[in-house]
Amino acid sequence: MRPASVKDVADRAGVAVGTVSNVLNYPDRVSARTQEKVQRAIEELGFVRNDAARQLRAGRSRTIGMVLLDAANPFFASVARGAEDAAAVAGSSVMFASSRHDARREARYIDLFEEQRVQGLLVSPVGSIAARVAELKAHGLVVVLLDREGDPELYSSVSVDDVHGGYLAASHLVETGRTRIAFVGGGRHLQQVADRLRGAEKAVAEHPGVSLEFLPTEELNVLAGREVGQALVRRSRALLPDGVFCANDLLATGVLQSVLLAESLEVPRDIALIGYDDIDFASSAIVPLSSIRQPAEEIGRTAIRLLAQELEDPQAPHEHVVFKPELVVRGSTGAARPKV
Amino acid sequence: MRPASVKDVADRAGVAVGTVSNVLNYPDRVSARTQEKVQRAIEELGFVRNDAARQLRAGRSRTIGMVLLDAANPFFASVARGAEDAAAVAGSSVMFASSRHDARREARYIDLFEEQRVQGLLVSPVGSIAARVAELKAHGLVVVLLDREGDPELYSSVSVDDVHGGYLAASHLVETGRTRIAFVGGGRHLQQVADRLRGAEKAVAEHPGVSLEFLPTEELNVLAGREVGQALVRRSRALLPDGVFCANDLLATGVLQSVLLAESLEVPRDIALIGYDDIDFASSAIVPLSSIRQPAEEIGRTAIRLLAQELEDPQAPHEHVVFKPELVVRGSTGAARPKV
DNA sequence: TCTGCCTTTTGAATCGTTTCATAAATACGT
DNA sequence: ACGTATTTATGAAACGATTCAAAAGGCAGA
Repeated sequence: MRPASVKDVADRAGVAVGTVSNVLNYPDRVSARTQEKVQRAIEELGFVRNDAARQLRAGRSRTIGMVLLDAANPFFASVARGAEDAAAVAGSSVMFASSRHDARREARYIDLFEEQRVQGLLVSPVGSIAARVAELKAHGLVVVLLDREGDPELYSSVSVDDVHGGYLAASHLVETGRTRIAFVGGGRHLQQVADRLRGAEKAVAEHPGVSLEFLPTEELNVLAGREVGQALVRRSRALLPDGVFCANDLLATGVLQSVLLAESLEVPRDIALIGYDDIDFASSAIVPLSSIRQPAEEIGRTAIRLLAQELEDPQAPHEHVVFKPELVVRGSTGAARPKV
Repeated sequence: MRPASVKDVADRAGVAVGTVSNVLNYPDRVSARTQEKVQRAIEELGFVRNDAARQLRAGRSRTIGMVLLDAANPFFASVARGAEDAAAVAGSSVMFASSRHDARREARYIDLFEEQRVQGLLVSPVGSIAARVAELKAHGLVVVLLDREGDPELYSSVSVDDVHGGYLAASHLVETGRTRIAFVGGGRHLQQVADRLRGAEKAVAEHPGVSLEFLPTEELNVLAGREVGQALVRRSRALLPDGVFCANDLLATGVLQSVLLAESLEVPRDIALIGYDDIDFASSAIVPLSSIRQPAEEIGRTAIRLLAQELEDPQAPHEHVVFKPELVVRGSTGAARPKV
C-alpha cells in the first residue's frame, strides 16, 4: 500500500490535482468550500507531501547542508546550534554531517549534499579545500567556509583569528613565567592546528630563552590528550615542559587527566596548561582550564547570514568575517582561585 | 545554467539515456567502450545525479532519519556516532536533528523526515509518543524507539533500564552514609527523568530514615545545574542535602561548579554528587564525577540493527533490547583517589 | 438576456531518473 | 553461411508535485 499522492486526494475530494496543489501552496486562490473538502480528504487519507517530487520540480531543495569537523566536540555542537537557530528564523532547515577530520568522509558527505541539491553548503574543510570545494563552485553551489579562509574571490567565510589565539595562549604561559613550552595538536596539515602553532611560535620568538616543542597527535580528542599526557609524565624532570598549550580543550582535558594521575606532578605548579575553544566543561575540569574563547554560536549564525546574502544576490562580493578570540584565565595556568 | 542531466550526458556521449543510467547502476551490462564514452561525458559536463529524481522514482530515500533529544549532550553524540558507523557499514547514511526536548521541534523534524520518505526513523521521543509516532506507523514508516519503550506490539526499541540506573545511583549514595538525598532533573514529564527518579525512590524506600527531595529544573544542561547549585548553597545547613543525584552529567557538572564556589562547602565531604551517562568529561571534573554508565555507541549500533531487521522482514515480531546501566564510582561520592 | 470582468478550477506538461519490454548487434555452433 | 543464443543498447513510461494557459463559473451593469 503506497502512500497517498495529490492524485488520490484530488479523486477523493472530487477536484483536480491542480486544486489540491493550490490548497497546499496558495490557499487564497481557493474557495473556502473547496479547501474544506480537500483538507478532509487529506486527513482521511493521511496524505504527506512527497518532498522528492517537490524538489525535482523546484530544482532545488529547501535545506542547507553543513559539514562539521567533529560533531563530538562541544565547540562544533555550539556552532551547529547557532546555524540551526538562524536558519529556522529564515525558514530553512539545516542538515548536519560530521567529517571527523577525515577527508574521504568529508568528500562523501559533500557529494551526498550536492546530489540532494541543497540550497548551499557550510563547510569547515578538513584538508586542502582546493580540489572538491572548487568543483562545487564550478557547479554553481554556494559555499561558505567555516573556520577557514579560502580564496577570498571564491568564497565567503567566517573564521576566528587562530594565529592570534595561539599567540594569546603562548604569551600567557610565558608571562606567567613558563620557559619550556609544549604545543599539543594533531598534525600540521590541519589548518587550525597549524595556525595556533604559528601564533605560539610568534609569541615564543618574542621572548629569548623560551623554547617551544611540538607534540603531534593522531586525533583531537580526550583520548589522544591522555596519551600525550602519559608520555609526558614518563619524562625526566629536566625534559619536562613547564607550560603546555593544547590545540583544543578536549586534548587539554586528556592531558590533565594523565598528569594528575602521576602523583608527583601538580597543575599548575609543575605544568601550566591551557586549552582552546572554552567549551562548557573547561571551567569545571579537575583544575579549571584556562582557554581561548571563540564565539561559537555567533560563528554559526553569521555563516547562515552570509549564505543567505549570497543566495539573495549571487553577484555581491564575498564577505569575510573574522572574529577575535579571547583569553580566559583559570586555575590551570595559576590563577589563585577557580574562576567559573 | 542548470545542472547537467542524464539526457545531456546521453546526448554528449551519443547514447541513449537508459545506457547512461546503466553505466551508473549496472556497469557490467555495458560494454567497456561505451562506459568510457559515457564516463568522459560525465566528467566533461560535471554531471551530478539528482537525488530527488532518483528518490521519486524509487519511492523511498536511502537515508535514515534520527531525532535526538539533545545534540549538545555528549551522550547523544556518542549514540549518534554508533548509529552512523553501523549505517555506513550497511551502505545507508543517517541524517540527524535535535529536538532539544521540545515537542514542537520534534514534530517539525519528524514531519520533515516523513516528507523525505526516509527508510526509517530512530526517535528518542520527547513526551508522549502516542500521537505523532503512532501516526507514522499508520503511514507505514518503520520506527525504532531510542531510550524508551513504547507499545511493544508497535515498535522495536533500544533502551537502558533507567529505573535500575536510578536505583544504583541512589543506593550508592545511601550506602556511603548519606541520608538526605536530593534528585535534580528536569520535570517528571520527561520519561528518562521520571524513571531515574522512580529508581531513586525505590532505593530510598528500602532504607528507613533516608529522605528524598525532588528539585526540578527547566532544562538538562550545565547552566540549569549551576542554578540549582546556587539555590542549594544558599540553604541553611540543616536543610542542605548531603547527597545529590543528578539526572545527567551536564546537570551534575553545573551543580559541582556552584557548590565549589561556595567556599564553605566541599565535595564529597559536605555533599556527595553523582551524575548519569558517564560522559568523557565526568572523569576529569574538578572532583571526578561518579556516574551511571550507559553503552552509548552500542545503543546507536543496536538501533540501526533493529531497523535494518525490520526493513528486511516487516512481519517479524518487534524486538526490545534493554541494556543494563553500570555504576562508576569516583571522587565525588567519596572514593579515596580520583579514578580516571 | 447579453456582455465584460473577475474569481475559481482544470489538466496537460514538466522536472530527472530508473525500469523494462523490445530491438539491435554480436558471438557461437554446425 | 545460417540460425540460435547471448550480450548491448534503446527509448517510452512512470514516479508525484507544481505550474500555467485556458476554460468555466459567478456577478454586475446595461
